[in-house]
Amino acid sequence: MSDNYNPEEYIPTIDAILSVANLEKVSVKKIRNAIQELFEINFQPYKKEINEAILERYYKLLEERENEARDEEERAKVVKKENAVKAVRLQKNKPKQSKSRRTKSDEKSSERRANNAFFQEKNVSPELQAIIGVEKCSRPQIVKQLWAYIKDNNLQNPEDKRKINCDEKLQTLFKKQSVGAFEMNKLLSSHIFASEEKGSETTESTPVIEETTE
DNA sequence: GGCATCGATGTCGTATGCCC
DNA sequence: GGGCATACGACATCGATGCC
Repeated sequence: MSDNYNPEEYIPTIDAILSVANLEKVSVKKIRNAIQELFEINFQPYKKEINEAILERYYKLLEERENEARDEEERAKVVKKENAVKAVRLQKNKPKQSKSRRTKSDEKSSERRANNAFFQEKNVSPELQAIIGVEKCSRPQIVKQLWAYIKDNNLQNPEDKRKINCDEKLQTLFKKQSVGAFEMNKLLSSHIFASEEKGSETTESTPVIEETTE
C-alpha cells in the first residue's frame, strides 16, 4: 500500500463498475472489494475515504440515470395517472386490508391452503424426477427435495454457498455446470408442469422445456 | 442473533371505477 | 344502485447472505 493514496485514481474504475452494476443491489463494500482485487491493494487504512468516493460516484450516476428516466416516467405518469390514484387509495386502506385479510385467512386457513397454488401438486420433468424421485410434488417440496439432494451430494460450492456445482443429473436438468441458488428456482420452472399439461401433452414425453431455453 | 431479501410460482381477496 | 371488469397485493416455500 502506498502512502500516496489518491481516491481520484480509482474514480474511472468506480464509474466503470457502477455503469454496469445494478444500482439497487450494488453495495459500497462490493465495489470496494472489487477495486481491491483489481488493483491488488488493501484499502483498510483508507476505508472511509474510498467509501466516500464510491458513494459520491454512486449518487452522481444515480442522479444521471434518474434524469434520463424522468422523461419517460413523466409520460408513463400521464398514462397511469388513474392507476396511481387507485394505488394511493389502496395504500390508504392497506392496514385495514391486511388485517381483514389476516382474519379471513385465519378463518379459512385450511381452506386457503387447499386452494393455494403453493400446495398444488405439479408434474415434474423426467430429469427432475431422476433427482427428487417423485412424479408429482408441490413447488416448495420440489425445492426442498432438491436442496436435500444438493446437500447429500455435497454440491454446494464451499467458497460461495450460493453457488451449486452441478453433477451429471443437475447438468442434465439445468444445462449448466453451476447455478446460483436463486437462479435454480427460475430454472426449475421449466421442469414443473400443471397436472392437466402432462395429461394432455407430455404423455408422449414431449420436451416442454425447449421453449424456455436462452 | 434475528430479520429482510432474493426469485419463482398461480390463485384469491380486496378495492375501485365504469357502465347499465 | 348493482354488477362486472380491472388492478394489485398477499399468500407459502426453500436456503444463503447481508445488514442492523
